[in-house]
Amino acid sequence: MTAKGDGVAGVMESLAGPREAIMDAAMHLFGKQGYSGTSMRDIASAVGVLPGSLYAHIASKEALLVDIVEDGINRFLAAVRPHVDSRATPAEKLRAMVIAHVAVVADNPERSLVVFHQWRFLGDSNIQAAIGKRRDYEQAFIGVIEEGMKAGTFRANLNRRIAVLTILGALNWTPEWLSPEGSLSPVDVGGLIADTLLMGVQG
Amino acid sequence: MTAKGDGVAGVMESLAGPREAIMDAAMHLFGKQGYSGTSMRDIASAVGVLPGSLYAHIASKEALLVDIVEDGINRFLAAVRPHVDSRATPAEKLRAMVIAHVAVVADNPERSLVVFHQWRFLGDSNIQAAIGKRRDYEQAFIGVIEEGMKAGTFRANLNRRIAVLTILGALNWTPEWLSPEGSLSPVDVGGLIADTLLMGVQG
DNA sequence: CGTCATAACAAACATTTGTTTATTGGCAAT
DNA sequence: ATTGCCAATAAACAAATGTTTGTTATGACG
Repeated sequence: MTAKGDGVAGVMESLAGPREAIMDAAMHLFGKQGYSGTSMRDIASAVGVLPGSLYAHIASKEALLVDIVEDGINRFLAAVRPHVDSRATPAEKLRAMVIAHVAVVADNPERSLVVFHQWRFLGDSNIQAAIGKRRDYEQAFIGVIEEGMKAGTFRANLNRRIAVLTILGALNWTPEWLSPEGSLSPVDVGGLIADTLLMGVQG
Repeated sequence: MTAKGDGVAGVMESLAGPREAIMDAAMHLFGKQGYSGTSMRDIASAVGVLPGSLYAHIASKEALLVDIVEDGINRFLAAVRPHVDSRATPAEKLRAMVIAHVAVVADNPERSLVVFHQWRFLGDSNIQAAIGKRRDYEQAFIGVIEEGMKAGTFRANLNRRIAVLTILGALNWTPEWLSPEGSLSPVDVGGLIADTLLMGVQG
């Protein structure tokens, strides 16, 4: 049917190209049903095309997952990095990082679900790369925590490792409930989460 | 081979019966590879039996998931409930609930992974039941939070919903990193997480 | 000792899986 | 108008999927 004209047949995703439409469909389906719970036929019918046609644009199912996960991790790293390097106080830094993280999740919760849960299905070398970037992300938070402890603004009896895992746990769980249509803006939500994590539930 | 004597052929899980050995194998595999990423042949070979033999003990693959998820949720509810009804202060209650939750996770992180992530693959009616119990669990935490706010020991400007989602997020993420062989005991880990959530990162 | 139930095996089933092939059709450039 | 190219179709592939079948062997019980 249509060749390279303007878009893709069935659904008209209003995305740049057919490759982007496929990636977008795969992202949503991987997020909802998981990687192995999603068939190439699922993706094809979401795009509005026959299964075999996908292979004019992508190499394999796993290549699709690789692209989604790598791009997703990079978004989190890119959103947080500027605040790590800023000249703000540790508390301000942490607050900004939390808000930035929530903003990335809110931009597309399903992509975040893929990033956080489907990386297990990557091949050996890609899985190692993903784990490495993940560690970089954790390290950014650990650095700010240590900075705050040295500066004396964070509790001295804080367990760095547990604190970071608690923070990242709260953040990594947000795609499970955060909805772009919620009454609170992503920035508001991020701010409230930051409040809870910085000051705790008690005063 | 063996009929009903004492155990299961290949692996000798030292579990009560063959049905328990199957459930245990399925739990670990569902946790590691996901429900749809795990085949009945995977489960069979983990138990040390041929695929068809499983159906002498279970009705279907989904029945396996139903049992694991329901039993898992019940463990969390049972662990937390006594502390909700106790006569302690809200802060003490919350701390005890966090520790209890972590203890359940530590007892078997893979089961928790199944409970938190694989319930999506349940059939319509079972999914509804699981969501209901999940809501009960959230409600237990919301209740304690409100109690603490009324008593004045928790911050007055706390956003209940966000606070609970932050707490449960931190808790629900623990199976991702908590290891039974870690240097800290589950109670210690739970206590430190409770510290972080109650007092925050700052004093 | 023979009988019965239980659960294992071996083999097959119909579908679904990811992917490949040969062919067709439409757009842009010549 | 014709050529060339890209991407779509239709159809098929081998492998893997959940499950069912018929049969056999084991241990407990009369």
